[in-house]
Amino acid sequence: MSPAEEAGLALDQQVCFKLYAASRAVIRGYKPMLDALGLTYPQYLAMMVLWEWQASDPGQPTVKALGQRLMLDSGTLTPLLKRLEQLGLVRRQRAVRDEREVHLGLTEAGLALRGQVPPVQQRLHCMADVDAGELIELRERLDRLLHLLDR
Amino acid sequence: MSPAEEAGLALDQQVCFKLYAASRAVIRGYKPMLDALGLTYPQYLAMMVLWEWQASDPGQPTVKALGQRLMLDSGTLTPLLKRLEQLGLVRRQRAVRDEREVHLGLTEAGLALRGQVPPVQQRLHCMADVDAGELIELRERLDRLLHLLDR
DNA sequence: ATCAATTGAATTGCACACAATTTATCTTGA
DNA sequence: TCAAGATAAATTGTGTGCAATTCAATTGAT
Repeated sequence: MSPAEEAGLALDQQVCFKLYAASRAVIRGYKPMLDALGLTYPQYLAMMVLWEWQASDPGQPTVKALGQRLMLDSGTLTPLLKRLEQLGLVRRQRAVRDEREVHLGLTEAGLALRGQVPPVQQRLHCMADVDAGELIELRERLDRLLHLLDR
Repeated sequence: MSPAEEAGLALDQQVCFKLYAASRAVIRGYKPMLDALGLTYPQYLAMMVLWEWQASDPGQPTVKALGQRLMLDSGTLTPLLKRLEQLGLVRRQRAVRDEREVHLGLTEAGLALRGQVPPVQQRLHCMADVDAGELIELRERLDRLLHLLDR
């Protein structure tokens, strides 16, 4: 490595570490709200997708579809979804047409939980302090990075 | 929640999810290099701190100091450091002066491993494709977000 | 039609993260 | 000085992430 690189942490390392640290910090920030809902952050993300799906798409998503959305595989999702099922929020059922697939649906309680999610201002308190333009910029930069990394 | 927010995922949710997804994507990107080194990403971060410490600071960092640097607690670090010790890369020793502290040092192999880390271009291949200015911008935005979240 | 290849979930095993508790040690103040 | 509080690691328990494997169901090429 060049001496210039090795003087300290190189730029890529700094960005990667800060990404990792910021991701965990955000999840910590959501914790109080999520505790009130009785969900973990990944479980909350799964519920978000199911709430959205309910509203827009016809039919129910499969584990695979959810996995593509969240970029998580069945090794992570299967136990997570079983916990949501245990909580009485989600229904998992094998498709009749193709018995390899498992379709995901919301129970009454799962649907009702959506109403318990507080408005943005109370979700990640400090996010409200961040300028909206700044957030949009950050989102776009993350998008470009994600796009590059997915190859 | 307002209808405008609920039309889709609100901005904060998008940013938080993308942060979470990008962090995991970056770690995936590092995987081939880390497999060659025989390290996981968090283990690599710990080694980076120890390599840097060696070069700049006098004395050895404690588990606490490492934890503050990486924003990780002993519940995560103790088993991770024991694995690095098993690999023969790190030495853990109770301080004589204060027996509550555990000081961390590098073994010969631990020091030598630094030479095995490939240059930036081969670390996260696609990072080289990203404009340096873009990376600096991203780092600064993550810094500001981290600063806001740490309160 | 059939069998090899593919696919979707589930399972297994390992390594984080982190809250909560425990243990040992140190510090401090009456 | 010595008991109360603070501190540093370790431990315990739960829930991810993800690679690798397994298993059942489906598809496709001959």
